[in-house]
Amino acid sequence: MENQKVRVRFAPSPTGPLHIGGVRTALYNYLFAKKHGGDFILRIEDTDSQRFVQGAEEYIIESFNWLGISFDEGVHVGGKCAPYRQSERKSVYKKYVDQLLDAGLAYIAFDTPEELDKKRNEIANFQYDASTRGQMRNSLTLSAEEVKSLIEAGNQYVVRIKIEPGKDVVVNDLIRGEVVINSSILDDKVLYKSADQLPTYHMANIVDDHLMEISHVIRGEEWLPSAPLHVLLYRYLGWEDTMPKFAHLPLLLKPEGNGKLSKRDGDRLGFPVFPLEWEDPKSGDISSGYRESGYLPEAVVNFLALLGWNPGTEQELFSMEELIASFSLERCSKSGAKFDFEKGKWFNHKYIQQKSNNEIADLFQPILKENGVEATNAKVAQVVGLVKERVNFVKELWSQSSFFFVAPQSYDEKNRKKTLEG
RNA sequence: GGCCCAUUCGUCUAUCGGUUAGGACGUAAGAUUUUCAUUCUUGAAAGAGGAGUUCGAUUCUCCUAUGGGCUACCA
Repeated sequence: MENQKVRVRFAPSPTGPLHIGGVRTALYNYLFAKKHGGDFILRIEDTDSQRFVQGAEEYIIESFNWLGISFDEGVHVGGKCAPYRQSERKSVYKKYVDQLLDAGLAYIAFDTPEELDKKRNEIANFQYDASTRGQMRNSLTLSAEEVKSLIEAGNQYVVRIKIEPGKDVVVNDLIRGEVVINSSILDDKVLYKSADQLPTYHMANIVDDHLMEISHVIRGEEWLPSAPLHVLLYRYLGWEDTMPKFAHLPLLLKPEGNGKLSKRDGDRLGFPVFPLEWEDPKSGDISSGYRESGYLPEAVVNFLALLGWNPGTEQELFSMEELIASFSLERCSKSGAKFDFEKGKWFNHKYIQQKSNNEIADLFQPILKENGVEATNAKVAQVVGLVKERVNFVKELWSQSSFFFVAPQSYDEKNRKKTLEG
């Protein structure tokens, strides 16, 4: 285990544009993998057919291309563990679900969503677990014949994990240390749904991480509560000796007020929460992206890297190579970071100064065209060199330099006088 | 409600029992600049509260408070 090759994955769900918090999680995974000469894998977790959004997967791939984060294996590049889309791996999960069923570590439940809702209304804090499963319609309370006939009659069912109560489950987290949870507070989570013949997140995640030989699971803190369930699944499946190490990253919080940064915050507060602009295929709503807002990918990466991690030195400007060299999980912080985009602007300003005039000129050309200006790159680069230190964003170059390209329509009388006298 | 995680300037953070608690963003003042911006200098700005442990706690333990997360046939 200690000498095992580092293999990490980013496993988004294609339910919409990639959230900036997800970008940071992916970045940390990437940095960790490259630091240790390991592999970085892109796996698409599309086990919820209800929430699937067209175009989301392409968006995710394009986002990482723009950011300069590359994958060694994944849906778009293939690899030895293909396929990397969970919906295409249906057949592999069923086998392990059956294994748990056969071992008596999971059971079949027929309770409909309506029946469960009713229970939840009747009983405060209802939880499907050791204390309640005896009152439900499942393979533990029904006879084998009844179960068989219910299935043959076409009744939909789910497979639930059978949690043994009263046991302490230990999760060793690389960032938080040892987290102990008593199994009595865990519920018998659904692992598999007969309706779409797909596992739920928990099952698919554990099976794939095992099959793809993932060595470290680096993910957001929102997964910490389900980590004990995951440890139990590795144990039930007999894979505990090769279980990946866990690291739960602190969350990105709203810059003001309460709560974690959400998709809605961006446009409300005037900064993007997505790497690229996104048009919702259903509503047609457009959410702004960092790329379209004029951020340089290097600035976004640098800014994000420092939100939850620090090098322990006073260096703040990092190239991707420098980040890879300095990154470590030990220096990740434990508490959530408010997303302060003011600092993001500063990073962007720094990177604009750092880039050559020619590079900035390339980015400026489309804006010039929008304003009806045709100019050679050499001339644009010359102008950029004159005014770039004044701007935070490439688009601001226009207001700073338009007079180089278009004669002013008006002028300030006072300034004219001053100039003539001076 | 239950469970889990966290808590240093407004924000991101450094500090691995003994420091004038450091840096950066933002902010204030000044210098430079015809103006603005840049740049430079300087300043203001923090250990949630309470008990312990210790010669000594920001640092270790506990309690409280606050913030966050989870609590779905979503991930």
